[in-house]
Amino acid sequence: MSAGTSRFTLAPSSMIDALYESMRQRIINGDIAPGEKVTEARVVGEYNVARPTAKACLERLTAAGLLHRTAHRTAVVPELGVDELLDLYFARDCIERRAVQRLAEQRTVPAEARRAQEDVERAVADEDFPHQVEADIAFHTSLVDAVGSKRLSRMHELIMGEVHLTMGQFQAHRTTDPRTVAAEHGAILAAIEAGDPADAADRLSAHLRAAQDRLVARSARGDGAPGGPAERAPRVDA
Amino acid sequence: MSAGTSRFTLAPSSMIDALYESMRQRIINGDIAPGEKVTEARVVGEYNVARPTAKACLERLTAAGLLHRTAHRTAVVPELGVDELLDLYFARDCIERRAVQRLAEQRTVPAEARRAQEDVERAVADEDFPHQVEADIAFHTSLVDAVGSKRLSRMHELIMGEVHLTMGQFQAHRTTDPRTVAAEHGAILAAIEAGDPADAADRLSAHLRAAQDRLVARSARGDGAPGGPAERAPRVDA
DNA sequence: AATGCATACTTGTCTAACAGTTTTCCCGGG
DNA sequence: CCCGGGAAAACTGTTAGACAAGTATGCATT
Repeated sequence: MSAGTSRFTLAPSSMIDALYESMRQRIINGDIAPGEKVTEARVVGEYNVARPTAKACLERLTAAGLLHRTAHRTAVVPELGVDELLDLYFARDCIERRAVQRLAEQRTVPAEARRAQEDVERAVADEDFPHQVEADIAFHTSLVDAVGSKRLSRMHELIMGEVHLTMGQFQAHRTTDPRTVAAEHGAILAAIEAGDPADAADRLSAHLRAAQDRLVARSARGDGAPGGPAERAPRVDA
Repeated sequence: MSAGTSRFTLAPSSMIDALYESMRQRIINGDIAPGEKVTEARVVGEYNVARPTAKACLERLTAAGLLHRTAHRTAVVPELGVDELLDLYFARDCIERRAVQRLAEQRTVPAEARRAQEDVERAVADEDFPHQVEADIAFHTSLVDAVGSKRLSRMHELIMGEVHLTMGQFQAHRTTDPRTVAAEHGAILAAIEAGDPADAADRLSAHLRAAQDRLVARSARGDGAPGGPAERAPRVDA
């Protein structure tokens, strides 16, 4: 949410917030698989909340891109195809590229990003994959937030839900060399510190491009989400 | 089966959609003034709907930036200060600049933009200011939509509500020379058609910059939002 | 004058219910 | 055997009323 000015994060105060957070975790962790249907009644049954509450929760998840839903139809966890993935990373690059550019102009390296990068390296050393994903997201988010633009952060947040989703799906298949990621992060921070906007932007784009290519390759291998439009997965939800 | 993008827009099907649209119009037209409180009970009374419906409507308006709200407090129409305005246009430039850049790379001039520009010119000739604002928004939106990126369009939509708000507030004070706007639009389209991404991007940025400066100047004149806690001088940043 | 308390207003959530739409599935016909 | 029609089930959209909890405001007190 709006991490605005307060330095401390506390537990969600609202019931809907709590619901949203819990459901969000379950979706991005793959606990609720892509293609699986999520009815309002199901949420009501699982959490002992009223239907309007569940409805509001699903609406938020839909707004965050973590669920797809059309009128009168059941919400489903999206399976992102290759084209969707390219679109997602195009939008992501648009925001983050501008962010690091601006940071390099001001030569401000956010302390939060430094911390997040250390977290990434620690997670890599521990081979703690969930934590690594979490720290990676935190790194990129901190870069955008450091710009200080509420709107830029909001737009970024709008997208990172889906990014997290793809990485969560990716998490099970740890085919990446994590040290590469950490090194690229370091290079981006160095370029910002050097005050070279163009270099920082290009390094960030390259970093995102690499991540995108990994995801596309995995998808093309027929591993995760089906790319074809008319491909109906024989998925039976339990 | 071809559930692609429908070519025709029809009236909102859902009650909440209708409510949202109506309230949206009233806010951006200044019918509901900045700083004015909008309680759920008020919406219930004005439209004869149930409170949850009104609540959902206010939540959507809040998500679109057309209302500000914190927990347990009444929603209010935001009065955008100078710093908010700069932030808004920074984010807007980020999106639209990338959009026209991409369009120029592909040398695709969207027919919708052409139509919108003609609409602008017609509105200018008729001195129909509401229509002019509407057409201007449509022009910029069509540029972004023409890229074909769902996420880029969504991010843009997230911001244009507030942009519309500022223009709506601006609408009453018609101090702009509208022909300039139309000319700048034409130049952008020409650059796209010429296939010059850098030129198109720069022309768009200049166009937005001009609009931003007009709004800042008006706000500095003490015309617009006076409620700002720290009245700051129009700080120009590239 | 500043502080603390009580009241009114507003929001957050719940229960129950009905209407409309989509999906499912069974059944009859080709 | 496969296909189309139609009834039933499931799900969502919306409403009504109610209670609890939080915030803001005004009054009384120190």
